[in-house]
Amino acid sequence: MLIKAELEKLVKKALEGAAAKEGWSLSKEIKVPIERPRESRWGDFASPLAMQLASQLRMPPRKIAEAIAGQIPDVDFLEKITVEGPGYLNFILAPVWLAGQVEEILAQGEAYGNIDIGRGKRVQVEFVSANPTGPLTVGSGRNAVIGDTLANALAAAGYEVQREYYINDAGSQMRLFAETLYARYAQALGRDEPVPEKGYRGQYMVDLGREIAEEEGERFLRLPKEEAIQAVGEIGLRKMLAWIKDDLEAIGIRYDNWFSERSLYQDGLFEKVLELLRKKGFITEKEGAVWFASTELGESKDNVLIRRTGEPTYFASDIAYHYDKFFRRGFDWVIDVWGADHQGHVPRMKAMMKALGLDPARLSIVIYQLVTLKRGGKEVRLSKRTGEIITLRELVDEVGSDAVRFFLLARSPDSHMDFDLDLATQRSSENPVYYIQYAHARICSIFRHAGDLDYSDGDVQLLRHPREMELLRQLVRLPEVIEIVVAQLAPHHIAYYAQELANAFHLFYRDCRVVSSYPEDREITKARLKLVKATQIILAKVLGLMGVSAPERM
RNA sequence: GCCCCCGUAGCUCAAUUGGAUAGAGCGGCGGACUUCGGAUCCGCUGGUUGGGGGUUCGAGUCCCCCCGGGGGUACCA
Repeated sequence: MLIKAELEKLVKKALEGAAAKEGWSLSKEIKVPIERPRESRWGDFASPLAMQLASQLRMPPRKIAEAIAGQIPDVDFLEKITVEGPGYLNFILAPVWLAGQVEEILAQGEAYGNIDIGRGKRVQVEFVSANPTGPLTVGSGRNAVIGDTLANALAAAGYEVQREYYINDAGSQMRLFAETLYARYAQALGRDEPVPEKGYRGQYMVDLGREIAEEEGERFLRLPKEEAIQAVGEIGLRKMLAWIKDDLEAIGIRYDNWFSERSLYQDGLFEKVLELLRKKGFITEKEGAVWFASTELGESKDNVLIRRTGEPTYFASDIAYHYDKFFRRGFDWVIDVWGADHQGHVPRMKAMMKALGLDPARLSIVIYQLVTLKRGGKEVRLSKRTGEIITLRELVDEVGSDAVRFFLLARSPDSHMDFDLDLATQRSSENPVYYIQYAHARICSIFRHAGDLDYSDGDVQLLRHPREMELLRQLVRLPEVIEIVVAQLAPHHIAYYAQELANAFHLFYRDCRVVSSYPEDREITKARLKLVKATQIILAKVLGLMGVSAPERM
């Protein structure tokens, strides 16, 4: 249950009641703000509504707050409502209700915390979609973790989610990749074949060329060069995709669909969408190229769709691709996760939505800032083409999937991220992820210690210790956390919540003996075992949302 | 030049999108429990939120100017 939403409804009704009673004339549609106060002495929830209304009603905010508070009916989850400070309404959760949530969690299991703001709407999260021309970088890893965690949160919020990887298997970068690879293949067979001017310089291309030479022999050298480049490129593409897939699986990411850019051309969709735009009058031709007339939609400039050479731009592919997402596959909402180096592409995409007659709000683009790698206190520059790469795989091999996922997740997408390789690889035990996992392992240990003690008839209403209450307050926050992650498309909130939950548990553990051997403690032992079980369920769920394992032992 | 993101404790970052006395982790210093895991816990240390104006009951958050970092500004992706 989303208490916040319940409170919003309650306060709104109370406001209407107070307005009727006091004769206030309110402007229509007042949004009732409900927030989490900074300090616990201000209760569990608060609303600054009265302060917002003060000037409009020309009344002291405290008076308004009191009038509203007087109209709020008794509900099971609230202990009391107070008016504090300049005119805040403060809400305090009822201990009976909080303790009762333990039974709720035990009954619902890992479904606890799920909400239904999605109402089964179909949403697609497209993420990573790195060019299959090289291994995934740490930056791709950030993309992967943001996308996958968002997808998990959306599913928990009641959306039907599809994860998709868009394969850029057409276009100029692919061409360059094939040419480079052909050169490396030929070189591996002793030919003097130069790598293209702007080709991919990494060692991995040398290795890949040699691998193909070993597997395929000299047969491609006997083909006309153009055909050979095609053929070697195809093999390379397959190998590269397998490699990418493998690297993503190493951090627990699997896709529902891999979508080929090339398929947009093969089945004629590209032509069809271009024709559609032409009919709608969004196509102009000038300087030998075909343009998308985005200036007509408020854009600062037009964008090329088909170059003078006849080759489509990737923007053109993207239009057809998104047409496919919305019209052919019928997604209600599409979320694309892109690095900051693609931010300039966003306004074009929004213009495209309008041109296709779609509400731009149905396309969300999450832009995350780039990752700066540091080693020995100085920056490591990355480039696939020049070849100096710190791959995602190298990092995962050194520090493990759990730590990598948590570290890449625990920052707002808007935040530039410094990744200190020395810190990550040498001092990984300082990573807060272990703190969270430790809480889970510790719980498992408690149950091992409790053995087969039957606590099923434990009375959760015995739970009233301050540490127990604090833990309960954290447990019931989960639905709100899921909501905010989806509302803001900001999955880092899960990481913070996980730490706070683990902290509440560790404090409880220190101050409250769970399994006691004294006979007089029998009932509280059973009640606490229920609380601990509930905590285990929520911890495991939250770790699962982050794609981090929940170990029984560490 | 123009557009986007950022600037918060020694370091890495939060701050419920305008709310109450700006919080965590790490580092540093000092402590804790003779039964459930010390990868834990507690305390201390630490701030003119880059600077300056403004908007209002109220600003880290919004507006303007300046400083600094990153990204974009291609018939690359």
